[in-house]
Amino acid sequence: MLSKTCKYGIQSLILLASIKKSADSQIDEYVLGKQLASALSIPKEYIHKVLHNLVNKKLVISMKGPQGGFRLARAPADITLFDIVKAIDGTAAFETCVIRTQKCDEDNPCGLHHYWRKNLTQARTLLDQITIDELADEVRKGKRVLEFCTEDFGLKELKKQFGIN
Amino acid sequence: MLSKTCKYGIQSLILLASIKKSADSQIDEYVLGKQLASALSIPKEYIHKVLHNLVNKKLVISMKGPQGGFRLARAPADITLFDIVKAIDGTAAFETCVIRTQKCDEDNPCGLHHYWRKNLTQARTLLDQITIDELADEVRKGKRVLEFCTEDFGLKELKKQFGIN
DNA sequence: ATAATATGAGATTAATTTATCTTAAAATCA
DNA sequence: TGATTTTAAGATAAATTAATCTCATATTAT
Repeated sequence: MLSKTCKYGIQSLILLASIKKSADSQIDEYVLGKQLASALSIPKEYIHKVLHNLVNKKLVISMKGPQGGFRLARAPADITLFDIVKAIDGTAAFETCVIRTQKCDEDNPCGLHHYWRKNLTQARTLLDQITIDELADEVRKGKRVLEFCTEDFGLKELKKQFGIN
Repeated sequence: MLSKTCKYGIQSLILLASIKKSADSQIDEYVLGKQLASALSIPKEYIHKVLHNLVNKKLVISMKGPQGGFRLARAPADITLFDIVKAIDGTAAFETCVIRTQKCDEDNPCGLHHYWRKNLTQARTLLDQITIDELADEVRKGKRVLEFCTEDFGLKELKKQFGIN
């Protein structure tokens, strides 16, 4: 349903949120793209591209040079999963019926348009309700939200560096 | 959520079902791959590949030579959309959480596993309940189920040839 | 048998998505 | 200012998916 690129974006923002010192601070430390990449097992060059896109979409702020890197542009509680999806994949997947390759015309819908729309709406609503702060919270609790990023691999190091826990 | 290939497969079987003379006849006429392709606006060579796959999966029967072509292997009421999905795409998409690129471990699930699983199960259940007969019925009623295949384009011709209506 | 009609199968090409590489530009710090 | 660090940008490559092409094989009909 979502592209790999989009999942990379989501995981990156959750990780950024989970190593934030305080939930609402605006002046937060920047995290290196290469650190995010290594902790999440995402190709370094690729995560740069994804994050850069999110910078343009105003979800992330970047800073060049020493002490530079990436940080969230808004409070984690104010960024929903669907915000990220919109920025990366767009909404087409949430407007297309299962048996069609293109959007249904509401006036001339496909045979299971009404069923499927319910499903799509539900998915969309869920993604629009979950904030990355909630997921970051689960990461902090030690839950394995980010598939390849565990306490033992990458996360502990990052937390230490940023003085978390 | 489904590959284009899979949607092609679904649309082909719905069209096959909608030009069946009787719902339960076993000895039905074969329809040419090229007719299906043209009516559905699917590349001819490609639909062949898709249908051939469905022949191997026992959902379709093919016959070479004059009077040959493709026909359903079972009654349309006995083929669900999920049967086709299983045959073409497999079930991976219905077992993978939104924020993950790989299957969640039930013992160590991601932060929104339980929500998302509900959604996936619902989608799967729906696809497993809808038979291609139901959708073929809508086609017969003149509804535009098959996105590019309308009465004016392809369908009328096919119906005529097979003595439907 | 032979010719014509269809699918079968495998190789090839094209398009899209994902990943990598290289160089440029900006920021920091000495 | 100059060296270093880090993202920006664009080109290139690899992988995956979708589409095309060619020839083989099976079936029917004459």
